[in-house]
Amino acid sequence: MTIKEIARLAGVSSAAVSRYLNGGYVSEEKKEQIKKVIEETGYQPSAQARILRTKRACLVGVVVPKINSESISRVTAGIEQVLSRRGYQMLLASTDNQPAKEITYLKLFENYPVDGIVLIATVITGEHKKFLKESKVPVVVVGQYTKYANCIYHDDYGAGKAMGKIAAAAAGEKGRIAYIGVTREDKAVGTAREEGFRAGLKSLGAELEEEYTRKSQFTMESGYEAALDLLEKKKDIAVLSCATDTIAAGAIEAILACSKKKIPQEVQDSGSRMEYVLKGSSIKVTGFGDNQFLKAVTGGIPTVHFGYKTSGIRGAELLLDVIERGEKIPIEMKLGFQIVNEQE
Amino acid sequence: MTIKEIARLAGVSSAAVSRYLNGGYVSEEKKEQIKKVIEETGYQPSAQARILRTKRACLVGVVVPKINSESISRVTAGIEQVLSRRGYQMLLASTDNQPAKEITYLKLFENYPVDGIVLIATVITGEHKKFLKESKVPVVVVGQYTKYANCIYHDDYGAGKAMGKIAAAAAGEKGRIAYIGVTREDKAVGTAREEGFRAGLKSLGAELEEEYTRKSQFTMESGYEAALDLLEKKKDIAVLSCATDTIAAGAIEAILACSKKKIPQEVQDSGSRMEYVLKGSSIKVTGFGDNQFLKAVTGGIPTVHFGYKTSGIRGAELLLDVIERGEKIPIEMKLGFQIVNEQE
DNA sequence: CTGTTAGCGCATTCAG
DNA sequence: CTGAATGCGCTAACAG
Repeated sequence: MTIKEIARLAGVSSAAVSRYLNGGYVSEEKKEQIKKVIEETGYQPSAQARILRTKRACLVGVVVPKINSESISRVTAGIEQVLSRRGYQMLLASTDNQPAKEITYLKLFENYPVDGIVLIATVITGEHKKFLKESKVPVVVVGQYTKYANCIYHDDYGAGKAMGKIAAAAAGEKGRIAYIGVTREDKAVGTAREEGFRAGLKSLGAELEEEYTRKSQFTMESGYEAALDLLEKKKDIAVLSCATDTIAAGAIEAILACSKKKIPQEVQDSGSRMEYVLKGSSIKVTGFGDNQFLKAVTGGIPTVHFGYKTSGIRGAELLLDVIERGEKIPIEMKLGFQIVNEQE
Repeated sequence: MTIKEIARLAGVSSAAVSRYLNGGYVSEEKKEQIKKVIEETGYQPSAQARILRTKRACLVGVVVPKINSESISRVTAGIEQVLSRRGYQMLLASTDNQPAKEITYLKLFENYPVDGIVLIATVITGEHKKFLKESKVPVVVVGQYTKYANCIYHDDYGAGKAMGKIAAAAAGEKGRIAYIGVTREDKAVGTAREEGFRAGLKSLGAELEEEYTRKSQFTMESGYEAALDLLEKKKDIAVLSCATDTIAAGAIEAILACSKKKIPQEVQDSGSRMEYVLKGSSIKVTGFGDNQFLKAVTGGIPTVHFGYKTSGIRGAELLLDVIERGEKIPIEMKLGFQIVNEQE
């Protein structure tokens, strides 16, 4: 079913149908005829062809590292909120944490095409920079700093520092501080959080020793492995800080597993939340991201609330400003954070 | 940058470039020239225009009710796995649990267009049926039974029945059985699981009383509310079964909250896992979906493992069979389940 | 207000 | 093997 056939059936020109569809000048009687035919045939115009002509899809593509993540879903919720208010739709592409796939999907979106792209970034490689510089469609980067595109990122260093202080205070003389981080190629989650964390410790005279650190993937399973290894080798850990709440969940699982194995498990109440007890001395687990699921079932570990939804909202607004108003001035936006579930 | 410009720069016709790109006859020397120009310019053909011509995008659209869900991400992981193996890419559209938005995105995909659509379904309305009947592109429905499209669904009734038996056995004489379900408009999660659950109870001589049931949304927050209401009104609950693990997480949160409020909280170890203790009598929480996150931090509640990844795999295979081989015979596929974390 | 016309960028005839 | 010509379905001038 094409616009031509509709035109023929309605006894008008295809241009008239097009105008009818797009709100141009059409006389009442022709409107009637066209309407009738369209209803009868169930005709739907080809977005395809329209976009080819108009270069405007009212569509934004979002590239995300993974689908099953609270933080990412909060960002996309923010994006979706402003997009739908302004008549755009959102398409998602998930890369399963493979930076190479990010490029593939960025290119797909570029010439599919969509009007703009939001990249929820992890690692920014040379390929990424190249794309950002040359992209035909506007891109905004969320979650990482970059000078090659409009970007919105979080104060990961500051959050790390604040968490470092909490860890140092909590550890006191009770035991050592351990840290499970992620690849330093991820500047925000890998580098900034850890550097900040170390700075925070230092400011209170504490320190992170290398044997008390591990690297993890962005999964619970990987966090579990890392924590298990740590717990087996180091028996004097008082605080186990993790670079994400997901990793922290894995760490909690490991602590539960250890205590089950080695001594009767006791998961005991300590005021408002649980602490995971191992070898008679409790280990405090901390995270980043303020995962609500984790909070619900554990009562909440000390963690950092970033304005993920806000970054989605701001990101989409920035993007639409470029798309619709051709805004040219590059913008970098840094969002703050809040410590939550800090205990005594 | 268009194919024409490339042709001009390389001193050949646009047809030659097209053939070069798509593996047709081109002499070696022309190949060289074209290759050179394309590399220099960084030319990328417009997927847009190509699809308009060929009607083939090598793209599959997946409509999902929400992004932040373990079960859904497992389905999409399965889909992605077979798609990428067969040279397709996947685009996602999330509807935030609004069936109306499903229709919008289905139509978007239909005439964007993609080669096929996977609908991870919740509620199948009249609009849905209409779309399925009339869609220009093949659709497979995952997660719900329908006669209007190829579908892959799970044995929700059987799973519910099995869980009903577990609940009845666990409750014994200790207390009553409560159930938090979802809208019955969702035939699989709402109707089938609950009906099955009741059947399971009945088979062991137990029963679910109406005052011991609640309806919840598909969120933790809603599960929390429902459970709280239940716990406040009914003091003799021994087993609290929930239609999803997410709701169960909310229920656990509610139990923690209650115990905190009313009596000193004790979250105590009972063999391999925790039970949430309220008013001196423990309440066993059960779910559906085998959420790994929940398992990690709680040790695991009795729940049902559905083959979500498998349904994604099968769904994608079915879809590609239709797309590539024009497979016409309608298929309905029912997948089994496994009870996990059943205790003693 | 309306129809005719000319492309959007590409792939595919069909002569050469 | 190659290029000129045609049209995918639609919209944007343009001349009525």
